[in-house]
Amino acid sequence: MKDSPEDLIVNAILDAIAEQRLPAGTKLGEQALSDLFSCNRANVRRALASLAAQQVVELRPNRGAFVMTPSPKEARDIFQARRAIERTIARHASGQASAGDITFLRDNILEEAAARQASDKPAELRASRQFHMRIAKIAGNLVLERFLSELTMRSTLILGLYSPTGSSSCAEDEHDRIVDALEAGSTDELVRLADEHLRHLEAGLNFDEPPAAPMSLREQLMAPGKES
Amino acid sequence: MKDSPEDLIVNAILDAIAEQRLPAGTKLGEQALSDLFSCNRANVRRALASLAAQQVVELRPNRGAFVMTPSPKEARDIFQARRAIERTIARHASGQASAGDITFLRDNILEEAAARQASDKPAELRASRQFHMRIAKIAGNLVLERFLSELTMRSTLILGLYSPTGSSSCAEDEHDRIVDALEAGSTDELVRLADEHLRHLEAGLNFDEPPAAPMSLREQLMAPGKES
DNA sequence: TTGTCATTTATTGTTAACAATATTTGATAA
DNA sequence: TTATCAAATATTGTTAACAATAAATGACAA
Repeated sequence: MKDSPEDLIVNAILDAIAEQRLPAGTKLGEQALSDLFSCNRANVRRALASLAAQQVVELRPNRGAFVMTPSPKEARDIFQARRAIERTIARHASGQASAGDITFLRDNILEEAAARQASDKPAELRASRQFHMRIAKIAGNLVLERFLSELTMRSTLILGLYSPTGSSSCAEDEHDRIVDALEAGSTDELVRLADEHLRHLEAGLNFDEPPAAPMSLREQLMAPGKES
Repeated sequence: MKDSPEDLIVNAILDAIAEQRLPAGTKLGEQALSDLFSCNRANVRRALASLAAQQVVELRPNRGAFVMTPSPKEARDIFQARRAIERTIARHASGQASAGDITFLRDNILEEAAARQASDKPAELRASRQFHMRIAKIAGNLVLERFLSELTMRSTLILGLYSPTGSSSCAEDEHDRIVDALEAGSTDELVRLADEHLRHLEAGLNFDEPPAAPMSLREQLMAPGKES
């Protein structure tokens, strides 16, 4: 049941992106990764190819792999697609939630609120993502679940780039009302809430500012505006 | 502007699957591919990793890569997801088609009919796929376009497995009416037609028969029930 | 024949070395 | 300083050899 080194790398990078520890544009050097996971470069290469196929990593020939930097146009497409998919998921999840699902979701809301109080952004993002993914699981369609997984990942990158305030995460009372509708089995209401929720998230974006500076390990470590 | 060997391999395999020249379960040996494309195995490996990330190829550790064989449950999920996405695409494409788009689609319908007359299954499948993908392009969302591309690919595999008659492809008059609605800009009608169209396709599947025998080059070449 | 097992063969997985290409560094000149 | 360019360094891309694993073959016994 143990994972291949390739899966290990893929999941580690996906997790890091989902929690905004890896910002858009970060270079993913092959040596660095093979050192970190103590495996050979061939495995790293395959992992990066997988991530590139999921549009989470950009592969520039002879330059290396970088965490994808979504353009404003891509951001629009991603949120549009996400609304379509989460609406469908909502429709299929409605009335299908078990008691365990509901308690999980309610606990998750508390967990996210606590993380926000503690200013623990990674934990907050992780909780928020889990919320959406759990509902996808309730809907019971593995294809939609995988699509949503990719889209939430890329949404996180977008929020990191274009969300000026820390307004990145979801409004909690919206999550609350979604669970209410889910539990009550009021399908139309649930779909409406899901759509609205994502529109609010998208409305918080600001594409006027430049897409923020690119990233490299060096730049992150050096104090801004100072040379050695 | 030339493609890397990896992209070449990926596209060749995707095309072959889309035209049902590569049936589900076919083994994709590394040596065979590296010989065919005259490149080293490392490139083949990366290509297969990409295809696996797109769920078009199954990677069995120490056994090799095989064209994915969708289960009945996966088939249901795929068509459900496809309906959700094509409905969304229809809604966004409605009224957005240029004159060139319309002529392309009408020509495409003729092309598909001609291929069907000539019993040229690959050409028929290619045309049918182009039809759906062109409408996706009109909708203008690259994410939805990519999702649909993956789903049409997997749909073709499903049709190859579970479509008893040659009823695999789409009814042509349905395509006709879709173009009419698209041109007229009658959004609700278009969405309804798209949904119906996919339901008809799915209704033609038969999951009672066994998923058909697996495949290997040997079995394909030997006459059934004969040994050397 | 038919089934089982050891041997052989083929295929996948891993590693290291080398080549090709960017990037950085430092020197030189304006 | 600032710009330009060449050398040095680091990184990606490619290849081949080897190890580990699975599949195929064939011998042997029932």
